[in-house]
Amino acid sequence: MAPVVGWPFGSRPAVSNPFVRRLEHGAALADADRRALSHLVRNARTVRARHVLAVEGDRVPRMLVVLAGWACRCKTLVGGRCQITDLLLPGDACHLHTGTLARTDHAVEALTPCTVAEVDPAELLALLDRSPGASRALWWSSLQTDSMLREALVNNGRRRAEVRLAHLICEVQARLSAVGLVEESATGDRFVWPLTQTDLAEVTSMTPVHANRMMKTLRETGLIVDDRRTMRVPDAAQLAAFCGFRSDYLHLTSGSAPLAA
Amino acid sequence: MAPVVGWPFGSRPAVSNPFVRRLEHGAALADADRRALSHLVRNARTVRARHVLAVEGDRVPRMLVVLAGWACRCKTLVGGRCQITDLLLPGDACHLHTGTLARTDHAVEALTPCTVAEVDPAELLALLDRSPGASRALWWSSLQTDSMLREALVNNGRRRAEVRLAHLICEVQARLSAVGLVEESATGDRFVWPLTQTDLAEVTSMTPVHANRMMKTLRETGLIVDDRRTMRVPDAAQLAAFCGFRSDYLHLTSGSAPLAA
DNA sequence: CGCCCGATTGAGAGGGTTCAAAGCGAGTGG
DNA sequence: CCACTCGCTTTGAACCCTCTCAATCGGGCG
Repeated sequence: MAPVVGWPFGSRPAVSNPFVRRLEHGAALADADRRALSHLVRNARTVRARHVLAVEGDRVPRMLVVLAGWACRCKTLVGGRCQITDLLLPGDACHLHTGTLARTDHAVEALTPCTVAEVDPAELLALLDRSPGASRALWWSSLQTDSMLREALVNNGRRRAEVRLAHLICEVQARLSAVGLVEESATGDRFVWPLTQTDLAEVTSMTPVHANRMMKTLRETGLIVDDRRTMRVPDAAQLAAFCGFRSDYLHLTSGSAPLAA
Repeated sequence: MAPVVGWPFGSRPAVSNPFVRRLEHGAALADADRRALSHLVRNARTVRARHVLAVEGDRVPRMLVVLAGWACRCKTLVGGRCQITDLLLPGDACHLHTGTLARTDHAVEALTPCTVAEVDPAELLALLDRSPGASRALWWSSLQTDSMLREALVNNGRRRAEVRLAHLICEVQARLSAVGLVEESATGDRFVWPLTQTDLAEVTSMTPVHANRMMKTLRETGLIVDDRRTMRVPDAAQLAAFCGFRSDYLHLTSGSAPLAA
């Protein structure tokens, strides 16, 4: 089995828990909150790429947290066509709402080998009860998801294919950066890019063929430098300008993720 | 000023509060919950069509509940293009999360004359604290919004313009029906349809011109019968079949009985 | 009656899709 | 160590859905 996609550039940085690190953006956490949130996801397992973590129409599964690797939520139409509604990057959670809805309206699938944790509902509720900080942080997480969905709607609906791809790349970079998974160097910012061009097409509402061509043109403009595994953005500001990306909608605290103090 | 858009067919039905009525679909409410929720939105005001209720980038306003009329959330791009991310129909709420985020990432605008209530944040928090039923209901509301956004992403991204419009009509009918605003008769189901074709285009990610043409073809197939004010769906099942609409994602209880967990 | 906004229609251009085939890299088995 | 296979990438060519630009129509309102 291929190794879990994480940090391919030299030694792994000391990100003990991307879940907690991400939530730092959402609310001021006390040490006790951090410990509790970290404890929440202690039982992680590893799944293969393309593993289906939740099936559309199933009973709502437990809250799921991706600790390493990329996953996605997607909906499938009768024609077999598929739309990825959101990417789940390290630190992201889904189904925060165990118990409220009867059934999921979307599937959850691993795009790469993933380390995921499932959270016991009772334990989650207890934490929400006990810790206002953790509670606010999880609320924030849910609102961020909402906000990203809205931006995706604008992006896929109102921008040209080329620009759409650029915007997606900007978003992924900002989100990975928030959990310390972007390497900054003199030649630009570098991060993992495990998406298949079919995946890419399913995220951005286009055809795999067209995704391919548009990535090619992006590559030719020099705005991105990618191989099958990694993405390098020589000039993030320029790429952002090209696609009108403004990170506000991610509601991340400005700058990089605050480190545990 | 034109009258508030509500129920144009004869006498107004006894829907005291569409907000409460909608939330009945989300959680089993005790009488006390109903009274409390109803009390929450007691201070309603009326705004004109096109009134901007919240500006993108503003401080997050109070929780807003639409009691009558149609509103929307929308995002505007630099080019002036605009995308409506969700419609707010009678009973719908937005900004449930006062206080969690610093700024909104989208605007809220009245599409018709509207009756809206703003909720005092302190009062909202107190209610959430006090009433598990109301709390669950508002959670549900937020999850329903999420689910509708995902479906919109699929709809706008993966279906053809004609079908997209049909799907939107099905969704609106289901949502209006949930708050008792659809009139069923021998000639089909009838409900208000105040959307401009520009609005329609901004919801479905297409051009006003194209929205016009595609509505025309829908009309010609006989699947819908509309004038400038109202929409009639002669055969809801047929329209649903045409566009692959399944109401599951709205998470409405089939009848009026709330789902028991 | 004239104005204005929205609906409607026409014609032409182009972005994106579809269908199809070839290239390429990695893992597998002989 | 190499042929084989499989999945993903890349490229070509034709088609068509949707957009753009414009003009006309129509109804409500002052």
